[in-house]
Amino acid sequence: MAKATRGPERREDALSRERIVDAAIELLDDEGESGLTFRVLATRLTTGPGAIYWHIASKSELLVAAGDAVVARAMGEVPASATPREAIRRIAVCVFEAVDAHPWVGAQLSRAPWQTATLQIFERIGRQVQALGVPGAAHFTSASALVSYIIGVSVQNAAQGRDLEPRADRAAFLETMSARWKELDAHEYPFTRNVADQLREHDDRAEFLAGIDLILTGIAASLQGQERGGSRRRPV
Amino acid sequence: MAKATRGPERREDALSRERIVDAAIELLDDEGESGLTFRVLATRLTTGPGAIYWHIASKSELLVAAGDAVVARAMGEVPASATPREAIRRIAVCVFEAVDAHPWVGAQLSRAPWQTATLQIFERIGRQVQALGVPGAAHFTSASALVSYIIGVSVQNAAQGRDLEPRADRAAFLETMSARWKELDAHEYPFTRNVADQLREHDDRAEFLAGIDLILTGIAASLQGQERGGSRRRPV
DNA sequence: ACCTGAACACCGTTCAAGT
DNA sequence: ACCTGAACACCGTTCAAGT
Repeated sequence: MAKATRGPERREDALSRERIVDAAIELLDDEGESGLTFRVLATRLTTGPGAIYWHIASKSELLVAAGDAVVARAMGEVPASATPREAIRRIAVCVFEAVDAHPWVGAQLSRAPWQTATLQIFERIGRQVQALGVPGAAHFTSASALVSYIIGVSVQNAAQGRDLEPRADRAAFLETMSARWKELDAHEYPFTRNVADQLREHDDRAEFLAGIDLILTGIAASLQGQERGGSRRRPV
Repeated sequence: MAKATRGPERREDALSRERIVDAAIELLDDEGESGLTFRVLATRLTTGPGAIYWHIASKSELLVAAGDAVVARAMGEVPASATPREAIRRIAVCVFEAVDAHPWVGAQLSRAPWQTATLQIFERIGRQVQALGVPGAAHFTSASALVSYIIGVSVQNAAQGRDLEPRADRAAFLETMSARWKELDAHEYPFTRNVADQLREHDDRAEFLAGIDLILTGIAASLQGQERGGSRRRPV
C-alpha cells in the first residue's frame, strides 16, 4: 500500500526525533532503564551513536521525551465517565497501569516533576476537582494532593515490581516478604508484624484506589464543612 | 581526650562500613547523586577504589545503606505528641524535611520500596493509625496510603528543588513556572492556567500537610461510617 | 584479614570528516 | 543539513599482588 505523506518526501529510514523516541521506548520496555544506551540505540537504528545527537541534546532529554510520550498515550485512553469521582478514579488507574507497564516511566516522573507528563495528569485531575465543586481557592491544593498521591504510589508500585523476574510470581514475592515481616523484632516492629498477613493478601491496585477514595472522602468532608450551616462538620 | 572504645583496638583511620557510609552521605550532600563515585569516595578516605569493595558489595548497596541511615536519624528526631493525628503530622514532616535536606534520599526511597527505610516509616505511622482507632482489617490500607503519600510527595518535592542552584530563589522559580503556566494553550490547559496564581503563592510544606489532613479526614469519616449509631468517639 | 592500584569493560558525549 | 565513527574523559567493578 502506498501511503500518502504530506510535507517534503523523506527517506523511510531517515532518523527523526520521533523515530528515536519510539525506539528508545521499545528499548526501555525490553531491557529496562539500564538497557538504554546510545550505542545499542544507535545499532537498533542502524547508525552510529553520534547521529542521535543531531536530533536530541542528551540522554536525559531523551528520557523526558520518552516518558512524556507514554503518559500522553495513557491519558488518551481514559474512558469517559459520568461523575467526577469516577473520572478521577479512572485517570488514576490509567496512570497506575501505564507506569506499571513501563516501570522506567516512574523514575522519570519523580525525577522531573512539573514536566509535561505531570502537567497532563494535573490538568486532567484538576478539571474533575473543579467539577466536584471544590471552591476555587482550594483547587490547587486538592488537585495537587491527588496528583502527588497518584504519581507517588504508581512510582513506588512500579519500583517494587521492577526487580522481579519477568513472571516471578508476585504472590511468591509477597509471601516471602510477609514471612520476613513476621520475623521482625517484636519490640521494634510490632505494627508491621501484625499486618504481615494483610500484606500477603493485599492487592496493590485495590490499595491504590482505596487511598484515592480516602482523599476524595476527605475532600467531600471539607466541602461539607465549608458549606454554610449551623452545625460545624468534622474538622478538616 | 582519650576515648574509651570497647572491643578490639582499631586504627583510628581504618576503613569500616560505617565510615564509608558516613563519607558517602557527606559526599552525596556536597555534590549530589552524580558526585558519588568510588574514586572520589576512595580519595576522601585516602585509599583506593578497590578497598571499598571489601566492606560493601556494590554502589547500589552503598546507596541503600546511606538512605537507611538518614531515615533512621530522621525518625529519631520525631518529637513526642499527644494525639495520634498530631503524631502522624510530625512523622510526616520529619520525613519531608529529611528528604528535602538530602534530595538523593528521595531517589533511594522510590527506587527501593519495602527497604528498611520505608519500613521504619511504615511502622511509625502504623502505630498511630492503630491509636487512631482504625479497625484491624483496615490497618494495612490506611497506613499504606499515608506512607505512600508521605514518601511520594517528599520525593517529588526534593526532585523539584534538586536542580535549582543552591540558593536560587525558590520564589523566582515559582514565578517563572507560574508565568509559563499562564502561557499554556487555553484549550488544552484551562485548569492549569487558572491555578497558575495559586502555584506562585503556594507553600510546599503546607500543601503537603493539607494532603495529609485530607487523608486523615477520609480515615475519620470512614471510621464514623463504620460505627453504627451514636458517634461516641471524638473525631480524629 | 585487609588494602592497593592497575586493568577491564563499559559509559555519555564530542567532533573532524564525510555525503 | 545530516550522518559517521573514532576518540575523550570518564564510570563501576575485578583481581593479582602486596602487607
